[in-house]
Amino acid sequence: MAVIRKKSERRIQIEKHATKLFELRGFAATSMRDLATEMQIEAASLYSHIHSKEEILNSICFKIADKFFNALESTLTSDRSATEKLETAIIAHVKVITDEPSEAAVFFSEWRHLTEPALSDFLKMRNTYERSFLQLIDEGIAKREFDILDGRFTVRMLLSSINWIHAWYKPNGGMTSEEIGKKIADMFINGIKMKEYDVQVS
Amino acid sequence: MAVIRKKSERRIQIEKHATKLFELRGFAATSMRDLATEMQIEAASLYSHIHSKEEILNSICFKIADKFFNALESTLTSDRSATEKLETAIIAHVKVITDEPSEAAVFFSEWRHLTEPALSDFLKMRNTYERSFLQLIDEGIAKREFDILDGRFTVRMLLSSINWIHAWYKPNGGMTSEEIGKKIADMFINGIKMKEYDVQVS
DNA sequence: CCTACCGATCGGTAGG
DNA sequence: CCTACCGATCGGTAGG
Repeated sequence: MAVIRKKSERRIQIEKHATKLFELRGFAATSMRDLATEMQIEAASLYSHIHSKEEILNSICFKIADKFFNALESTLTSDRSATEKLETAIIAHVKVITDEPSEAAVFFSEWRHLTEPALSDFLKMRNTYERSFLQLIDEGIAKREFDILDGRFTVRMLLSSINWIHAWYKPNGGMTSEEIGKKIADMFINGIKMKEYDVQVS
Repeated sequence: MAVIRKKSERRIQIEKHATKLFELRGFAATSMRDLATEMQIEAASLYSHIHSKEEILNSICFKIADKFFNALESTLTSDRSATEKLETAIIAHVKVITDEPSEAAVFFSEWRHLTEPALSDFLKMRNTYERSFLQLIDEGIAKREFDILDGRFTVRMLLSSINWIHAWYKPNGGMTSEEIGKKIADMFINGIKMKEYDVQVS
């Protein structure tokens, strides 16, 4: 699915500037001339490094999708409790967003401008990813760590609250990525965990 | 701020179709010809009823902003506990979204295509609205109903998780608006409320 | 990486 | 509400 291809330095710069513009104005409202101006070259010159405007969006979206998968993978295989695994997964997910908030903004808001077959690939990946979180939560329900009935609903709430971080997160804003992840995980897990468990522990 | 002007039947239809297209493709990627085709008239004919493409976006965004304010207003003035007020406010907020998920989608995703002075007005309103929620949460902290330190962080998590409902909510999907609102409020308030309080009640 | 340029499409207007 | 049309801008190509 992911084509391995060495990216030139210039290509990386194009994606970096495009990420900022797509975040600011959106993919459709950003023209190749806007991007070229930002890079201080002519619009036609961009096409020495890329094939189309959409190819840039493609690269950005799948690059960050890979990051999410890599972040999640290491947390799923451990043999700790569902509560601990979920906490680790949340922290890892948050870190991907706070490390690159602009990329994350494009990923979450502009993916719908992908065209086939990239669009279907993207949706398939997103689905797989969300299902991993769902399995983590269902595991917690089965082990009686979490006191909830509807795992699907819960995972939607969780991911929604996390995935909007890019909109307000400011690096050097007083909270580290780790702190934000810990805080979200605490609040969220507190909201779903068994009360008897709660009382036993405290 | 809100100009009162009686809208013609045709104007209302234009906004309805525009809402659907803006939700589906985004404001920038929707052309007036797309909209005209959808309405089975010529693009030029639209301009008998509207002045510009952006005016449509304006109407949609401020119409739903009014709905949010009206929904919140009635809950703030009561003399119940902060917990109860917050629950009522969450349910009312969710209802605005589930009543018109397409409008909500445009409101949350396309507002950035507003231009001045509408953009500043919009951001001011959104800020005021979020501050009302913050005050509700701060009140709960002051009354020792909620066990959290950072109200600003908490309100962001709350609104993020709610405001993405439009992306997955299906009318006739098994859950009523009231049930969704109750569920979110439960999970969320459970996650922030005082533990001693929790134990006392149960 | 540039100059020069393409056909298509954009939001919008004139005039009926 | 339509026909006819505007200048501007779009993504992208040819050729160097």
